Amino acid sequence: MALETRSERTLQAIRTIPMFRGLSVDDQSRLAALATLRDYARGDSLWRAGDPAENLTVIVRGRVKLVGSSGGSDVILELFGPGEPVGAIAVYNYIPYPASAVCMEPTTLFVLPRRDYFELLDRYPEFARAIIRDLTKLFLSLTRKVEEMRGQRIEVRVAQLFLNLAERMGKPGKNGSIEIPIALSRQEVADLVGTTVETAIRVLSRWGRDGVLVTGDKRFVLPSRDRLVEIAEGKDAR
Amino acid sequence: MALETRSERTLQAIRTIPMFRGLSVDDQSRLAALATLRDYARGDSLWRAGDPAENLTVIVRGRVKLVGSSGGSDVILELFGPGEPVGAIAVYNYIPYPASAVCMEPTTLFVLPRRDYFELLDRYPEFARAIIRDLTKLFLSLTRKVEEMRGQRIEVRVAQLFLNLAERMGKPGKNGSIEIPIALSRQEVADLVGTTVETAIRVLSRWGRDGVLVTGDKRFVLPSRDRLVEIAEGKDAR
DNA sequence: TTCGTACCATGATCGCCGTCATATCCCACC
DNA sequence: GGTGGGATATGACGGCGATCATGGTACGAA
Repeated sequence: MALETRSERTLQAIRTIPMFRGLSVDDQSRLAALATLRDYARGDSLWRAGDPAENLTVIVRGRVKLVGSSGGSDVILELFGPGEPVGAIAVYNYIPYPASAVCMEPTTLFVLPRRDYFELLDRYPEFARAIIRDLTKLFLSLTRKVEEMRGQRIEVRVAQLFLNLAERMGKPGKNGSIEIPIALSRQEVADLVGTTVETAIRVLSRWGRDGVLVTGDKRFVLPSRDRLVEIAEGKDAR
Repeated sequence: MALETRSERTLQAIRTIPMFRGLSVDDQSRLAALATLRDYARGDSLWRAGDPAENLTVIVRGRVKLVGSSGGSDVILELFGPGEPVGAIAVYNYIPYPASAVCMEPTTLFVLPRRDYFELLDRYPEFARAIIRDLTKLFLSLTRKVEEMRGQRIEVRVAQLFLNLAERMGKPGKNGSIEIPIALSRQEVADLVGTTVETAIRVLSRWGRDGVLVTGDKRFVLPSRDRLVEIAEGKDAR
């Protein structure tokens, strides 16, 4: 494991990415020769809104947030994890990135130049399908986000956020609890639901005291999913 | 509620739709034989959230709103006009419609069964490109909507809404004013920015008195775009 | 150690806007 | 003419959450 040439490591990364599963072994090798891996640290910017989209980027390791900005303050549009393409729409249409992308953890990216990406699309129609499916998921999640943003007390929105996270990356913990292994600062929670740090802190502090959602080390623990569901549905008989 | 007509009228409709421009005359005729036109009245539902997506639908005449619902109240996700496909993502992936679609005016739709749609996609790669481009536009507008929803005083959001509308469908009026020829009730304005009727009414009433934005018969008149821009940027030194 | 910085926490204040109530206008319909 | 429903308009009231301020904790750098 210690000594690897660059493209061998790339090849291994390719095998871990679902959207490349359908490729022949030959094509996987060829792809490895064309693409590169890049490592980023927490807080690094992959790109900023307005930059030209010259590469297809897929996450091999780590997490990336897509950040839009509206007059000074930020909104997190979506979170991406390993195996997911980031900013594929912009590359596909060769338009400037509509939002910035920032690493939330040490991250490794698979990077493929635009022209090679299109060649791949031509050779593998099902590959194109996989891309479209990812875009669809993204689109649906944005749709839901708009619906949730609507009015709703912000405590409800935070509850929806964590239910969503629990579903996407939750693992069973002790005594029937759910572990959400992701490092999210209060600020990031605020940006995800569209509120301020202070308000996010107030909600999470109270939940911590009440045992609804406990903040751990680089993770959250959800003792009872049902309590959150109640809050999310507004049946909060305060 | 839906009247179907025969293929001559259909053929004429096809010629008016930009995404079919690239088709050969032959294929246009064949398409006309496969598709149908349907007429709807104001308030008719094209489909409801959860319905299966069995047809590609493109607007020939009229306007359609895409409505998501979050716990009782509605949010308008997007407005569509002539030449634009509605719900294309759902058809493409054959997933249930994520939101309802409702006519805002008397509307004529071009309707093509799913299987014929895919056949078309296979024959015309550039046609697929056109579809993707439309989806991208939609995606970008949703992105912006999420950013706008963020906090922002609602007067600012209404201003952004009408600037957006002015850009998309504004026509020059008298004395350098801009006309926005669309019939939007106060309720619909409220659903578009995510607020209540009363608040929307208060904003529009005040703007009417101040001459910022005047409500006319089935249209809005914007005497000075700059005044709106000032409000939208929060530089409202009231 | 002492800074500096980032993050978390909590209180006080205030204004926007959601909610409820009422009134007017207009148009369809009987 | 009367009636009823929908859209528009306006006022009163109260709460949620933004804003400002202050302080505590952890951690790395000088």
